[in-house]
Amino acid sequence: MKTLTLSEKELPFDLDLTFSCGQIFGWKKSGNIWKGVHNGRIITIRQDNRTIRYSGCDKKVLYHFLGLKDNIPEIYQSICTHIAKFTHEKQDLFFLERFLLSKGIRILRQDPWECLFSFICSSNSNVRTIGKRIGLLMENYGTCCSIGENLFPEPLAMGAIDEESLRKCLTGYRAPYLMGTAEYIITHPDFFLKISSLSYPDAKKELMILPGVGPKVADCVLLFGFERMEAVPVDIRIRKIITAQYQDIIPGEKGTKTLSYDTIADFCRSYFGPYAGYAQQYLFATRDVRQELSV
DNA sequence: TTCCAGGACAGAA
DNA sequence: TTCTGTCATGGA
Repeated sequence: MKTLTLSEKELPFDLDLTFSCGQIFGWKKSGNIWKGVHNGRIITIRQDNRTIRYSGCDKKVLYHFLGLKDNIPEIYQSICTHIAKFTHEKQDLFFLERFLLSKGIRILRQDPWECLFSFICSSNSNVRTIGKRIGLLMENYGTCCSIGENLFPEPLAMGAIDEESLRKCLTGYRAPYLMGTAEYIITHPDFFLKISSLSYPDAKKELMILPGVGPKVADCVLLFGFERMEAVPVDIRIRKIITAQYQDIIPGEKGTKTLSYDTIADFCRSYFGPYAGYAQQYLFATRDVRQELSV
């Protein structure tokens, strides 16, 4: 295995938190080693404090994938500055607590197709089931890499599967979404290049053309696959947190019965600033962490 | 057994 | 534009 030693500016970094916080699926942990697919390669990674040991890719690829160029203290400072501007108060203790529990998380830079495929599979499921579903799809339809090791199914492979077979991999009603999206990607080979070139709102609109991609999945793909840190995926957990903790300070929304998706996402962007995607991930992750810590 | 989960979608109001 | 019912299924 190759070695990468994290410098001071690359801290904090927590491999376990980063891979178990619901932003990536299909990666498995055995002992201290995480193994999974990134950009068409099987990669293994382990962390011992500041030392990252890895195989399957070069340092540049790993560094980019793990988001190690992100300066977390600066990102936190940016978020705090925006919170202070919004509230005219020194600190948001609720957010500070969440940040302290999950500050080792990095927003990964996933391959766009692998990320899109994963989040179409994610709808209305829990993290464990999503992982199982993606594992089955990889096992049955992924490109064989070596004995017992498969990559993600390519769009061409997905397009060739009949719906009934696809449904057997726990995809349920998502099967036609996967097939339709694969078909679109096959017939529009420059699709991801186009997404990269568009502004956040236009990229989101374009992604939502795809079957099985609504506002939530589009935001996940933009955040985890296209480095759009202003993307704020609003799932049931984020909705509950924002409603319980922040609804009263959202202009015009005090007492509103149900906050719309855009109201929540737009609030997060104006409250947390350009790194709202990171802030969202700190909020999303901490419930599980707190349970593990029995807090 | 019931409820919940990193939702999308079509049709109705 | 917003609301509602439906889809499918493993896990708690």
